[in-house]
This record gives sequence, structure tokens and C-alpha cells, in this order.
Amino acid sequence: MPRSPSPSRRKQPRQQRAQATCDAILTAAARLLVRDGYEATSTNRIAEEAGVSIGSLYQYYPNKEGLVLAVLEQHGSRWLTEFDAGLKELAQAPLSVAVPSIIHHILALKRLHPQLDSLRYALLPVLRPLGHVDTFEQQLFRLVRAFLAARLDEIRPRELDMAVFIIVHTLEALCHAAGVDRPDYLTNDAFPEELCVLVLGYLGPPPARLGHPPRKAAAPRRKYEQ
Amino acid sequence: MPRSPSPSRRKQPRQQRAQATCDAILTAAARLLVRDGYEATSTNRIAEEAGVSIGSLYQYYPNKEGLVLAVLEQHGSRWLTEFDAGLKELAQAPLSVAVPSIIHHILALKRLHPQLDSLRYALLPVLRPLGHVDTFEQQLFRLVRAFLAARLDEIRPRELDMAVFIIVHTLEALCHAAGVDRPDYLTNDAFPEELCVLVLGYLGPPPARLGHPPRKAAAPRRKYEQ
Amino acid sequence: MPRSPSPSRRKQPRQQRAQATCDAILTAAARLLVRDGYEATSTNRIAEEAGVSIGSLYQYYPNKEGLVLAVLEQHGSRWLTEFDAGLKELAQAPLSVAVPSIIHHILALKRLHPQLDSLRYALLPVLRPLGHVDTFEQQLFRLVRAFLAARLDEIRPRELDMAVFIIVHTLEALCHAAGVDRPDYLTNDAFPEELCVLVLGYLGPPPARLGHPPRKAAAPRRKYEQ
Amino acid sequence: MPRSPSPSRRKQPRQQRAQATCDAILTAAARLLVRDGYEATSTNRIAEEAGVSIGSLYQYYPNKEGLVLAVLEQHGSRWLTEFDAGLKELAQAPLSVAVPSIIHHILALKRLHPQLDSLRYALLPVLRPLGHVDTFEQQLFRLVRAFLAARLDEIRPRELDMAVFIIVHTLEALCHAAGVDRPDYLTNDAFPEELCVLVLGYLGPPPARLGHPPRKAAAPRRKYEQ
DNA sequence: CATGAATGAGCCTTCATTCAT
DNA sequence: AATGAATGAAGGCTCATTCAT
Repeated sequence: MPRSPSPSRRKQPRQQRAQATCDAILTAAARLLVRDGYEATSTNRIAEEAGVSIGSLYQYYPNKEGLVLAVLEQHGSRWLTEFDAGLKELAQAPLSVAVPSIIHHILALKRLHPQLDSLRYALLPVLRPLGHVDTFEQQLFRLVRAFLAARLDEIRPRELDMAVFIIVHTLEALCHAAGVDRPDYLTNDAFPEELCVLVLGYLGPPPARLGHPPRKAAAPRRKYEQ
Repeated sequence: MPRSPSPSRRKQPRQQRAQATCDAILTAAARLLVRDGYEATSTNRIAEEAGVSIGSLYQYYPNKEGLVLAVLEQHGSRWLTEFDAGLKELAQAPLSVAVPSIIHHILALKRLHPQLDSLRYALLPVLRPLGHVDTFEQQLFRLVRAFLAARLDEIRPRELDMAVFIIVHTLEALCHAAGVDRPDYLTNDAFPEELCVLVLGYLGPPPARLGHPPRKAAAPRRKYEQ
Repeated sequence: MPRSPSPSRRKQPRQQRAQATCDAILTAAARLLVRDGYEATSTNRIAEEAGVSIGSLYQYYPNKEGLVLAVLEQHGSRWLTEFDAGLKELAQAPLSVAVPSIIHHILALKRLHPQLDSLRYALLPVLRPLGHVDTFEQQLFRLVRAFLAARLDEIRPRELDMAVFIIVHTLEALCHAAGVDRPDYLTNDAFPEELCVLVLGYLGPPPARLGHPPRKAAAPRRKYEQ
Repeated sequence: MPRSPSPSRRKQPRQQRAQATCDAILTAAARLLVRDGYEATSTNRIAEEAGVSIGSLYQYYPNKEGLVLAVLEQHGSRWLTEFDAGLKELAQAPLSVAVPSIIHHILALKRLHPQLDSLRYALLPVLRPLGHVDTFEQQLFRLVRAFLAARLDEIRPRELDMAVFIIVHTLEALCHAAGVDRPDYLTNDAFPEELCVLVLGYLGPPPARLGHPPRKAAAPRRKYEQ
């Protein structure tokens, strides 16, 4: 049985030509999904846009959902890779430096593929039953959780899971909403600064321990509070 | 003028029987939309579920979009009414009292109609081109903006529009995400407290005025930071 | 059994108010039929346009076809009445005078109700199975046949039925086509003159009888041939 | 350019099997349109009659109008081709020979596809907004106009456009009406002779030029006037 | 008489998917 | 590997007509 259990792939391309076909389909699908949305994008139209027959499309992807999943997987893993790289560079930085940098990074990624990025967000309600986005979201959670776990002495929240939940969903929603409703916020200085205030204000200073006023952690906040 | 410009209504019911039909349709539509999503819900199925003929459905609602709009309008305006009433009661309260109360109120509304509430959120990308949700969102913005405008001396942000944007989208997204991914957060004490920290931390103390350290405004935060 | 066998009427209005309702329906139907055509005109829309409930419409007309038939009947009988009156006035006139006058009259009627007139023509293929238009057409045939029968010594054709068939269909088609494609022809002097040439040329001089060259009959043609 | 601008075709069949499908659809459509008329013919019924699935129908024709247009185009262009060929053969013939021959030809074509021929006529009001019939009619006008333009010295009318308008519409209407109301006229000797009288009488002798009585042109008329 | 709520068959069309070539 | 012809369930929606009020 040559069928892989993946819901997004049917057959691995063996020849170079086949790989090109796969890519063309993926690219066409991304373009149409971004332009028309999930329901308005038909597999026949994708094949046509890709310059490929509908039969070929179904040779590599088991069904429409699988194809869309593949699109999101590709974009999601690229996004996570870049995001992870950014986090790694900040492994040693204090929160007051890391958070602004991360936010800056996220907004930059948003500006890079504004629509593909929104696509994942818009497809959340459609594809949740398929279990893909969970993968992306879970990875993102894991990365952010690890990041915070390494800074337990710099932050206030003790329930890490909840803090990650709050931070991830907040930033995702605000970036998405900005892209949709206020594109000017994406190329604006004030917006990222406000996001930093929001996140740093939330992560806050760690609970004061006896005799150790958390002066260092609190200091950076002034930058945004003035 | 026999034609109403409303995109969500076609004809006003004149008889009591007709009103009952309208309501049955609306109720059935809400139930199916919540269960299956916009695209997977067919008007024929709605009519069947409502126990009326498809013709009756189209006598009162001009098309599928109009019907969905009517569902959201009904729920949205009820939600806004209740929210507005809650805000009015807090008109004189200081931020440190009002914000926790508001967040508590929002979560209570969420628990009341968890799915209908999510429906609006999930349909945002589908219905945006129809211009309804803007109405809801605009009203919400207006209410929150007025609330903050009356407390300019208690808060830090000077760009009110951006602050409203951030607070509204953040709370919406977190409540929605909680309802979907972590229902336990909705009936949990820690979650609302964290939301308060997030919002109050963001709104922060007002910019210090000459010689008047904003000690009083900062004080209430202890309640949530311990 | 109060139902009349007429396919276009269900019930005779007894009260004045009812007569007004009937007329409003007929008027609205005529307007919409002219504007949108038979298939695109719905009985519900007619009732709405007439300011009457759909139930009232079906109280006076048995179905859509019956209503349309009534519209055509009304217009057709008015048309025939006027046409007949015109013919009567020309009872004594020689062909060379009568034909131009008749053609002038037909074009005047056409200009009077250009669309209603076309409506009958356009509905021919739709309503033929209902047997109405035959009535109109038959009456028209009878009138024209009587007109020609009284002038057998002035005309060439011996098969009167065929001559009537040719003249009636020719003039109907040309007037209709002019109304649709070349409205300028309707208010033009050359067009009716050409129609006269066509008809008079066809009816032509009577077959020459021994020793009696048909000079007189031919003479009038000069008027139109110059 | 994968999208053809034609309103009557969607996709060209590449395989032989597909061509057979196309033809079956066209044939079935023609049969049902002739039998039931435009509005009473449904695309589902056509597909069923053609023995193909409704999906196949819409793979080759963009919509109902397009399909009907294709039917008419096919028949119309065949008709025009044959008519044109007939005209060419008569290029050198005098009017008195050409006109009877043309009328004979038209009636023969009418007898060949009596219903398809009527179909176009009946669909005129339905399809006019789609711009097809104009094409047919325009071509017919052009052919007839060229025919007359080559015989300016044999005919009376100086306004060629109006003469063409009159002749074309007259013959169309009479042939159609004969097919519908008097099929016996189509296989009758008297009818075509009367049509010749009508047309030749209208085209008439050319305006007399100084001292040249148009005896030759008038002579042939005797044939039909006796 | 008049109203208008209710009906439901049926229309046009789309689209994910299969399979013979 | 690739093609593209074929499928048919299903969707949104209309409209002539009936009947309880």
C-alpha cells in the first residue's frame, strides 16, 4: 500500500517533472485561496491556474482539504522556521529587548506574506476539524512556552500555559486585524510600541521576592510608558 | 416605497402566524450555522429544520446572506444592549473597578450564548463583504471609545483609536479562543484575572504630571498581581 | 356554478370597487408584460404593482395565462374597433385612396401603443396554444377579407384567403419590425409610401378583361412610384 | 487565453468522445426547443434527452442561453451558407428569373427544417438581448443588399436599406406564418407565385428614364399576373 | 370581498471526484 | 505520469397557486 497516512499527500513525486507539477499546484492553490477564499476556490480552477489537468491534481493530493492543508503546511512551516530562528537569536536577550524584537519580527513576517498569513487565520474555522492548524498552533505554543520558561525569573505569570495562550492569541489576533482593518498600523511605529507595552505590561515584573526589589525588570517599561 | 433597502429582510410579517414563522427560521438558522458553519448550512436544510417550506424562508429573507445577517443582527444587537447597560452602570467607577467588572460581564455573556457568540467571529471573513459585522464592530468601538474618553486622566495611551482597537480585538480574540480551545478558562478565576492584568497593564497609569506620582492609579493593580 | 367558461375571466366584478381592482390589475399586468416579457412577469409582482393582494388577482383571473389573455383581449378589441371604424369610413373609396389611408391608420395605432401592440406579436408563440390570438387574427382576417371582397373588380388576386393572409401578415410583420428595429420608420414619410407600393403592387390591377385595358386602376400607382 | 469570449461555447472538445457528447446535446436541445419553446425547456431535461449528465452539458456550454445560441448559430450558419450559394448561382440572372428562384429556394429550406427555422423566429424576442440573432439578420441583410445593389437599374426603390428591410421581413414573416398556420401553402404552387408578385411588384420597374419605357422589366410580370 | 401566509416542484448551475485513455 | 471527459448530488432561489383568516 503506497498510500501514506498523511491527509495532505497522496503520492510522493519521484521525477523532477512531477515535483514541478506539485509546486505549480501548490502555488496556484495559494494564489486562488488568498484571492477567493476556501469555498469559492474549486479544485478544477486550481488545476487550470496551475496549467495542469485535474487528474494530475488528484494524483498528488487526496482531496481539496488535503491540498489546502499542504498549502498551509508549507507556509506554516516556513513561518515557524523563520520565527524559531528569530527566537534563537534572542535566547540570551532580556525580555525588554527580546519582546520588541519579536514583535518587530512578527510584523515583518506579516508584511511579507500578508494574505497567506491571513489565510491560515481565516481557514481556522473551516479546517479545525482536520487537525492541521493544531499542529501549527501547537508548535507555536511550544516555542513560545520554551521562550518564557527560560525567563521565569523575569516574568510575573506563574501559569505558563495560560500566559502563552494569552500572548499568542493576542498577537495573532492583533496582527491579523491590523492587516485586515488597519493596514497603516503595520507600517507604523506607534503600533508595535503599543504591542510591546501590552505584552511587557502583562508579563510584568516577577513577583517581588523578599529583599529583592525587581528594579531591573521594571526599568524597561519606562521606555514605553512615557 | 415597498422595497426596503435592508439586505437582511424582504418583507415584514403582518400576521402573528408569520412572525412565528420568521422566528422559527431564525432559530433553526442559528442552530445549524453554529453546528455546521456557513457554507455547510443550506437554506433548504434550514427551512426543513424550521418546519416551514423553502418558499416561506425566501418570503422573509432575500437570500442566504440576508438570513445569516438577520441571525447575527439579532444576536449582535442583544449583546450590545446588554454590554451597553453594563457599561452605563460603571460610568462612575474607577478603571480598577470597571475593567474587572467589564471583563467579568463579557465572559458571562460568552458563557450565555457560547456558540452564537463564536458564530459572529467565525463569519467575519465570510460576511465582511456584506457590511454587517462592521456595524457591530463599529458600535462596539464607539462604546469602548466613549468609555475610555471619559477616563483620559486615568490612562496612558494618547491615541485613543489605537487603544480601542487593541483592547477590543484582544478581548474578542481571547474570549473566542477560550470558548473554542479552552472552555475551562471560561469558568475559571485565573483567566479573568489575567485578562485584567493584560488590559490594566496596557492602559497603564496616566503619564506622570509634574510632581504628582500616579500612585493611586497604580495601587489597584496589586489586587491582580499577587 | 358561477364560473364562466372563458379562459380569461373567473368571476365578474359586481361592485364598483371590484371593477377598479380588476382594472388596476389589468393595467399593472400590461405595464409589466411590456417591460419584462411574459416569462419574466410574475403574478405576485403584478399584484404588488397593482397595489392589490395576490389573492384578489386570482379571484378575478383563473391563472397567469388567463390574465395575459385578458390584457390582450382588451387591447385587441380596442384595436379592432378602431380599425373597423377606419375601414367603414373608407367603404366607398377606391383602393388607391383606401390603402394609403389604412396604412396610415395602422401606423398611427402602432405609434399610439407601440409596446402593447408588440406584446401581442411577441406573445404569439407563447399563447397560441390558448387560442386567444386566433380570435384577434380571425377577426382581422374577416374584416380585411370583407374589405377586399367588396373590391373584387379592382384587384388581381382571385384566391381571396391567400391574399388576405399575405397582406395581413406582411403589414403586421413590417409594422412590428419597424417598431423594434427602426423606430424612425414609424415617423417617416417614405416608409408608409413604400408599404403602399408593396400592397397596391400586390393587389395590382384586375385581370384585363377583353378590350378593357385596366388603365384607371394602374394610374394611381404613379403617386407612389415617383 | 484559456477563456473564449464566445457566449455560446465554454470549452472545445479535444477527444472524439467529447465531440459526440456536444453533438448529442445540440441535437437534443434543438428537438426540445422546437417542441416546448425556450422557457419550457430545461437544461436538465436537455441533458437527459441527450443521454448525458447535466455536468457534461455545462462543461461545453456556459449556460442555457449559450446552448440555445449554439443551436441557432449552427442552424443559422447552415441556412445562410445555402442561401448564399443559391444567390451566387443567380448572380447573372435578371430579376424576373432570380426572384422566383430565390423564393422557391427559401420555401425549400423552410420545408427542410420547418421547426428549426421557426425556432429562430420564435426566439427573436427572447434572445435579442443576447445579440445572436442580430448576427444572422445582419448577414441576411448584407446578402440581400448586395444582391439588390447589383441590380439598381432593374429596380424602382432608391432607398436600398428600406427596400431590404421590407423584403426580408416580409418574406420571413410570410414563410413563418405559412409554416405555422397554413402548411399547405408551403407545398402549393400558388403561394410562391403570389410571393413573386408581391416582391416583383414592390421592386417594380426602375424609374422611367427619358424616352426609355421600361418594357423589358415589366414583361416578366405577366407570367405571374395571368 | 380581500388579505397575505404558505407551499413545493422545479429551475439553473457548480464542483469535488473518478476513470478510461 | 498525465489527460480531460464524465458524473450527479446538491445548492440557492423563483413563482404560480391555494386557503385560512
